[in-house]
Amino acid sequence: MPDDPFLQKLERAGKLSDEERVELQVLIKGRRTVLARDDIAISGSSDRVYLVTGGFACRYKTLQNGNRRIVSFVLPGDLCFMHDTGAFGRDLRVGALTPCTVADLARSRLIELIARYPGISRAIWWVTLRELSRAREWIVNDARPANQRLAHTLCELFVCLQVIGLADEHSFGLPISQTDLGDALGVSAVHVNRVLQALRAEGLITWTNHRVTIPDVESLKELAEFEPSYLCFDGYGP
Amino acid sequence: MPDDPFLQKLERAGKLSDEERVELQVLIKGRRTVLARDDIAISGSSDRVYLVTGGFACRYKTLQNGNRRIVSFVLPGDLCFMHDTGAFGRDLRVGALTPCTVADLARSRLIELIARYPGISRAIWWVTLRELSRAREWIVNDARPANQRLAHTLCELFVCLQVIGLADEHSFGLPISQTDLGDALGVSAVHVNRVLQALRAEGLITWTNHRVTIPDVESLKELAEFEPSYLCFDGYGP
DNA sequence: CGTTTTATTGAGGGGTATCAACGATGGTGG
DNA sequence: CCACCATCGTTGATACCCCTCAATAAAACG
Repeated sequence: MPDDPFLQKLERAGKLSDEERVELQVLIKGRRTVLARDDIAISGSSDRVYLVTGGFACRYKTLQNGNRRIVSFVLPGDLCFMHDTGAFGRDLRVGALTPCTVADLARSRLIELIARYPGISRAIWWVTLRELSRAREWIVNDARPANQRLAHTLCELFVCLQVIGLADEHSFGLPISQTDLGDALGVSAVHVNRVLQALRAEGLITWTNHRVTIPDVESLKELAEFEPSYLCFDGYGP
Repeated sequence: MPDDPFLQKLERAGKLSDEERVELQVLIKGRRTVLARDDIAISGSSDRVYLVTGGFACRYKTLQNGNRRIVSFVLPGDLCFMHDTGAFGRDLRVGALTPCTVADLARSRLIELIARYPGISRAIWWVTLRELSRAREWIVNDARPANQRLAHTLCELFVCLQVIGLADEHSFGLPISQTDLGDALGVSAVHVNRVLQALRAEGLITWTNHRVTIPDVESLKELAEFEPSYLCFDGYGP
């Protein structure tokens, strides 16, 4: 069964042929482990692409004052450093928020596959455009007050985890700290804590044992102005 | 002379063949005018891609409380709605901040060109990845206080305009309002005004007649923590 | 069981928002 | 050419959101 979250996610862009699926499966054979707080990239090797197969990671940048800003989460099935040849994103790093399992791919091989297989090409385009769409939505989200912002981020995580089978109808595991959440929201950890309590007090969420429960998803979406179309789960045209 | 800002910009990704250049030039023949404050997209037509050839525009989203958040500027030579087939970015719009001239392309034709010409394919990839890199940098920027944020945005505009010949050694025309700037920074117009005055008081910038002058570019970059590598002007690998 | 990380709470301050008003500017039409 | 009107820039006062610092409790970890 090709229930790998990676292939599962890629096929949202459109069906892959059996041949394409096999090529990709061969590509992502090896696995290694990354400790929480460590960076996923092997320093100095720019010819590698990383596929996170388990755990939570993030793309982030550290500012001069020491603050860290997370610009996106990296969930199982997500690729990292896919495009970072040469000049791109030199100072944007990818770090593990929890222990992660990672498969390292040779970028050159992936590029070959993209050139040869239209299905893979389309899938990689789709992944990239989704990242772009998500990044822009995060910019929009930064214009909202912290409670909406937090609600929005939880909605996004919920939907994205559901798609790869890591969330059930009303809850999902979220094994990251409030500090991490704060860095993703652009809000201090203390304030995350307070906003979180407010959401709990209103009965919108529960947060225990690293598990978030959303009793009424619609209510939370409404508070967050959450419109999932930007996540492009409906597939990708020509 | 191929001094068109569009081709000029695309060739940052790598040389285009004469044939590719001609194909693109044919594609962007027609021009129309868009008034300031109007949207650039022709409503209802999702099969069009828009090339801004003159003026300042922006991608933006309007929140439920009426606030507008600008997620990126669109400068001469930039493409819009390149990828918005179907599900993508349904509620992200592109509006003219100043009167703009626009060329409308058929998306299907552009896709053909991408499939046929490797140079064009590489160029479009480069444009897309640059957008992604910029979007993420904007997220990072949102974590900075307003004065740094403003300085950073001015630095970005300065560099981007210089590349297309719309800025000289120390200044550039910026024909947008402080309200627009505020929506791009995620800051109120009043605060933009105050921060602007602070930057002027420190001698870091001048702002008169819709022209921004930066006496000492290095100082402003330093304040902003501006690292232009994310703009990917060094080209794009394989 | 000690040690580190994380969650929580309080107090105080700073950065920005909001509201309101006024002046400056520029385009438009009589 | 001037009067008008809309937009934009500027300023002040007030309030609120959120940050920082600090301390304690709770939990995770080896």
